Amino acid sequence: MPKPTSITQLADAARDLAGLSFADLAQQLQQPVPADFSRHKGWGGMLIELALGASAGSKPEPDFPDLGVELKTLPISATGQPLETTFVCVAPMTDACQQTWQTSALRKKLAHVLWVPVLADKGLSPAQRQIGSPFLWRPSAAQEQALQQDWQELTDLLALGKIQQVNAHLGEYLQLRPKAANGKIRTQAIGENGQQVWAQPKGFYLRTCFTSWILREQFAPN
DNA sequence: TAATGATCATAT
DNA sequence: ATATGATCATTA
Repeated sequence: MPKPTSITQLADAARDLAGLSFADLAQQLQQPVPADFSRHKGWGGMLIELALGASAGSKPEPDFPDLGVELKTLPISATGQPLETTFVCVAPMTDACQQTWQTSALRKKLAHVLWVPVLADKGLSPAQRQIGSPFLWRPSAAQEQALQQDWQELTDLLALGKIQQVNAHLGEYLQLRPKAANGKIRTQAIGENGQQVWAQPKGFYLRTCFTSWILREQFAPN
């Protein structure tokens, strides 16, 4: 489909995907379906992007630049629990000290998200994965505060040259994990005395407890 | 068995 | 090299 020109048009198009299997959608779009994800980890996300007319490529922009909306698929179990963490963006390794929450890439990325839940229980092949009910989301005040707190803690460590102390155990809702082609990749980072050092690239990921919070608010508000 | 650390494909 | 799209696979 062509680029959606309004939020409403995007939401309508997304809603029409609900209930389709990846096999269904791939057939409609004349796309080949991989037998497994081992060498096609981003295939599902790309398929949804294609279906909704998201901008192609790897530009550091929202998927729908004109609408300011980011697209994220979310693998869930039959009971609606997220099955994986959600990658958001790479971490600022060399200019963490110049970052603020208000100007951060993470806040910008999560300001407006079209979540597309996908039933992805183990045993389901890519073809068998089934698209759930997509929904538009903006972080609530409580959610933004939770993200900000973790982001500040993690970004402070990077800014203060404590990258060697950084691991995925830190952060309640947000964590930093490796984000690279392999474990040998190194990028410039800030060392203990403010000097340049080489370190493994990291990315910000949403823990499943955070995406579970989003799903709860969306589907079981109290 | 959930979570962490590692990895795969493609585009720029 | 670094951004995009994520899931894999080993650990705890």
